[in-house]
Amino acid sequence: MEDGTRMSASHIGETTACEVRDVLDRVGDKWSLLVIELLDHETWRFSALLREIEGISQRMLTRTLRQLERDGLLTRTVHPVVPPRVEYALTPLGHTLFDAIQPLVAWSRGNRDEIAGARDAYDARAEPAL
Amino acid sequence: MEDGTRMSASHIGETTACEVRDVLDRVGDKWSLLVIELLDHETWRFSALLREIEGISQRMLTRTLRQLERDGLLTRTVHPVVPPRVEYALTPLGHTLFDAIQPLVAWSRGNRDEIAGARDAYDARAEPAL
DNA sequence: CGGCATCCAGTTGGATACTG
DNA sequence: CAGTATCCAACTGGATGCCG
Repeated sequence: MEDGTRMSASHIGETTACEVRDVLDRVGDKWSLLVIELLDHETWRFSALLREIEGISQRMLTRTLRQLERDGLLTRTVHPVVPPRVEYALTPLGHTLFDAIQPLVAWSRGNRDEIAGARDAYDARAEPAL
Repeated sequence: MEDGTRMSASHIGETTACEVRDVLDRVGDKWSLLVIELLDHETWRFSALLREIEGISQRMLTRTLRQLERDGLLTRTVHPVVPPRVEYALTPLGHTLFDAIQPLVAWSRGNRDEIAGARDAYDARAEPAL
């Protein structure tokens, strides 16, 4: 996407949202932010993450970690011992991403009730017959 | 984060990420942020949005607008004229959401190259035979 | 003009079984 | 322990056609 020959439109839309697309595709998925949050405090082993993040499957934890590693957001360190020991830690880049998300987290927390209320009101209007 | 409920590693994960889940599910999809960005400046008609957002289908524009409306992020105003005229505008809540996303947008813009580099390096390591 | 209904392809993610 | 491989269900989103 760095060749960016898209540039068409005389207008906005391309400016902001397209640039966040990559980040949103990563952070917007089901587990990434959860992993990033845990790793922001300390390093974690695979099995510890698996136990801590309730509901995640081995497969999804692996995939999530791989993608975050690929984007340079965390490091994967394999200790050649028996049994194997693999530790995951956020990179500096990963930490700054976590910081950059905090406003959105705060917004979510602060407006959760208002959103829930809006949804209820909308649904009440939409399906009065049900 | 001024809330500061900094608990130890027992059951974090529920604290932060779960609260953003709703917002991420909305904003993290393919078109919502694009719509929010356009509406942040002015009101738009349906057909204008359809023309402006290149690649979006009628179906997805409708669905995106409906969900944002349901969450109280935008208003839908139908003008009873012929031909029909429907206008969409951000609510104050919608504007604050757009503001809350800006740090993430800035982060994306500022670190795009680093991420792209990390990906290239990772891929080069992973598939040297291809 | 501003939708909605239907159909369909691609992707996401869960369950399970197996491995170095 | 830390994965990989396979299969499969659910959801997302695009294309098309119809309608008030």
